Amino acid sequence: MDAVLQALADPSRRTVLEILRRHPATAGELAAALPIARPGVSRHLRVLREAGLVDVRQDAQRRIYALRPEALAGVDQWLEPYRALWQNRMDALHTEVARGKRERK
Amino acid sequence: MDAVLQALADPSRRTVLEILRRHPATAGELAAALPIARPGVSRHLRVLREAGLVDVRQDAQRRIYALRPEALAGVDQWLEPYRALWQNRMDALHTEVARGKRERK
DNA sequence: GGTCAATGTACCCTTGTGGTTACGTACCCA
DNA sequence: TGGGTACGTAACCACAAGGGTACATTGACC
Repeated sequence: MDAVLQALADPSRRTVLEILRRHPATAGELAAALPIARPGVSRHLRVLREAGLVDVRQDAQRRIYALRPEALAGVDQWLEPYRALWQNRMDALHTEVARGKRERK
Repeated sequence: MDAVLQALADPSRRTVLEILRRHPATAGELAAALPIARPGVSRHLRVLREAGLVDVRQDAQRRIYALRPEALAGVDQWLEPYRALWQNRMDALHTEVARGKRERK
């Protein structure tokens, strides 16, 4: 999952995911939506592909990229133990007026 | 939240968070747990601090770092729309034998 | 005040990353 | 088969990132 977090660090790559979340797209379409030239996008797509975040399907000369959302499940899982913590804090914040601190460690 | 995802890209920094998830720690303790020298850790800690992921409290010469899990809520939120997607896929996978494809787009 | 302990910062160096232009390649169509 | 289209890859370049060593700083303690 290291590769996924690494891939997510770049804003351009996040934009690509954002687009693919709506619908699959060709490399050209993605490149048109980004402020960088096509070869750069191509390399971003390679990173995303190697991280398992996207899938490619070839249709004649076109390469159609599609999101593979399952790849993000690893991040979600990594986040899990932290989620418990910040939610506890939120709870504490919200209920702290009404009740005393029950289960504070 | 960009800064957070950026910060999460580095494995050393993730290790720091992992440690702080258990208990607060001094810079020295964190450095001892990592394969890099103290100044390097110090810089990682600065990145984490600037991303809002950790808090520092000074105790004499020691700097005690503590996790700020709320900073990760942004990542969780970013993940949200994707979560729906991969969970649908899971559902589809699991129920696809029993039922037909109900709400496939 | 002098010294030790804990830590951050400055500086340097090497590597990684992201961008560009130029080129190679595969496929359709005439 | 020749040409246009849609890509990826190679080569190159600039800069950011991360590591190390040396030094500055701050607080405790004598």
